[in-house]
Amino acid sequence: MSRDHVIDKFRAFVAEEQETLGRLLFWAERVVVQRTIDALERDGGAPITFAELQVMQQLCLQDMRLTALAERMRMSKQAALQIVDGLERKGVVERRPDPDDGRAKVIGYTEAGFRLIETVIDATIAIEAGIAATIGKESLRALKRNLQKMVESKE
Amino acid sequence: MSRDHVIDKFRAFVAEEQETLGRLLFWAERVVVQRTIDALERDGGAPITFAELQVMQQLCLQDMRLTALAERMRMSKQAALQIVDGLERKGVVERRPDPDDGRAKVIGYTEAGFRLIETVIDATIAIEAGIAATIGKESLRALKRNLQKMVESKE
DNA sequence: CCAATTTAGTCAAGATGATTGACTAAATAT
DNA sequence: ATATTTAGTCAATCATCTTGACTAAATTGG
Repeated sequence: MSRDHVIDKFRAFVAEEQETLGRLLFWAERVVVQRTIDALERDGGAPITFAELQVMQQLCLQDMRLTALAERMRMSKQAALQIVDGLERKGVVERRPDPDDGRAKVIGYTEAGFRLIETVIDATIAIEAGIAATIGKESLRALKRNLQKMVESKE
Repeated sequence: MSRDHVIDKFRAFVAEEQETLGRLLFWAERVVVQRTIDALERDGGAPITFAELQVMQQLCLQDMRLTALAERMRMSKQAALQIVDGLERKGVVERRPDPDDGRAKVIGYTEAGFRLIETVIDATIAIEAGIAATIGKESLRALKRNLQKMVESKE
């Protein structure tokens, strides 16, 4: 196939959005996460990074062992360790010995961290409400449902 | 508000998906981009990274100056430079002097790079077709449209 | 019960992707 | 003609994640 032909095919493909799906997903994520980080900064305190925020949101649901956290985040234990170390240095989380297993520790919020996570939760809810206002409540629900399907599909 | 109350609020919020929107967007992007990378690896040749793939897709549309590329990618010139350097080392792109401006160079595909981008384009089209088959053609169109709106909205 | 294996957490080194700051040379503006 | 802006680059650094190696506790199988 000729060079111009292939390019034309791609041009026609991205004509509507001028962006590939991958790039759109990347930027949409940045928008959502950055707004949450901004909310935390308005609140003052040590700056929280992208990765730390994701971990904080997972820990919202319950205190967790490092291994469980890594699994939920779909990353290596070592990666999760580094993020938890950072959050501990900032006084957001602490490790407590696990009464059921001498090797294990449970990661949970400090009091200061809990005040922070309240902000995160409120911001997360407000941001999704803002998006719902822009694209429609039902559209957001469909968006999340379809993203979930994309993530789960093997091929 | 009590600790349990805040957590309950968040639990109710993420009840449907068990994932925040940010996390869903992150994983959906990984799925889409990884599939494209896989297609390139099946084709053989030097491994292409995530960032390099994104740049290649931008360059699909036309040869470009570094500054224009960085703008389109919404990253610093320096970041774009490093990616282009990598692609040049792999023989995918080359810099040609810009006839209109002695300072500038135009970044474009080599012949080998052009063969690679054909694979990328075909894979990109096939992957989105696969997603359309999973969630529905109209749903995918709506998804992209809504992501675009999210990215463009200031608040 | 004890040796072998698995598991939880950790340390170290390195790849990747992005940033900011400083600089050169060419183009543009006053 | 000089001053400023712009295109590209180099260097240093930060953030995130990976793999490999290791320790100590728990579990398993003879």
